[in-house]
Amino acid sequence: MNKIPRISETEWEVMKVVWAASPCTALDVFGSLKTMDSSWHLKTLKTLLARLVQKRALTFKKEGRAYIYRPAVKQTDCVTAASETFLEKVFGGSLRPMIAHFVEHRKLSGREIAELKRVLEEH
Amino acid sequence: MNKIPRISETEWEVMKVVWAASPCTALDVFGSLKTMDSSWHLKTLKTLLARLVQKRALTFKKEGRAYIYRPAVKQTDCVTAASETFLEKVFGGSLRPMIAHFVEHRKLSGREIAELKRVLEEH
DNA sequence: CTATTGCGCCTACAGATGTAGGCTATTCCG
DNA sequence: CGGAATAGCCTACATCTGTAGGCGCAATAG
Repeated sequence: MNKIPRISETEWEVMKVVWAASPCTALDVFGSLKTMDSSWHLKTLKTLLARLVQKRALTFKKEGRAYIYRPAVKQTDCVTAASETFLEKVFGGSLRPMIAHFVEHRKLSGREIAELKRVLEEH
Repeated sequence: MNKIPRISETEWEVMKVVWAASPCTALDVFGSLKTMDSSWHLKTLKTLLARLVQKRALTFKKEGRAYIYRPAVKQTDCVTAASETFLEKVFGGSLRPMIAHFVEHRKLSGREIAELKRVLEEH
């Protein structure tokens, strides 16, 4: 039914903004992106928006001259899809090795460890 | 110094086999891949091996007619690189939301939860 | 009403990726 | 020794990605 399209690296940047600010125009998105990374070029963003509409990750509504964009897929679903893909690719699909890796390679403070344990507990 | 090349989805499959079975020939790798997924075509694998050599993820030594391949980059380093990229792309670089997501979306058994907590403790 | 500005649409183009086929040299079977 | 099998090398080609430029229409400024 609700197939999640493949969203590329750069497209994720765009999607994150739209998820956070929807409904929004190309210019709105551009503003957000630009403040995070001034090297963004409006033309590039327009292309990405168009591609995201094509792959049905976004919808739009013509509002006078401009388009108002909205996500067509939920962020949670995309996060889940991307996570599964990553987990499968790098860790053969097993969660434990992944957690172990992150814990080991990102020298966490005791504070963070505690916080993560709390997350586990809360589940 | 030790720059990690960008390894694609399919290339990861190949690298995992080489990491596990190195040193090995194209046919060795092919055997492993084929048992996991019979749709692999030898020609495709050869292309991927060549590309991995080109991007300096693998090295080889001519042994008579065939090549003996070995990893040129450590699996740990590639895992770390891929993980950072993923974490940055999907979770804005923060570990906690990621763990939270995985815990929430992969209905873990109490057993697994306990195991993960142990991983955290062991750190 | 006319000229400018801005919008989305279409086009471009190089590099990465997935998936292979063809070619030439070398090796092994008989 | 001669032909078949095999190895890697080069080529192919459709997509996807990243990064834009140009065009024509529409809205807005004067």
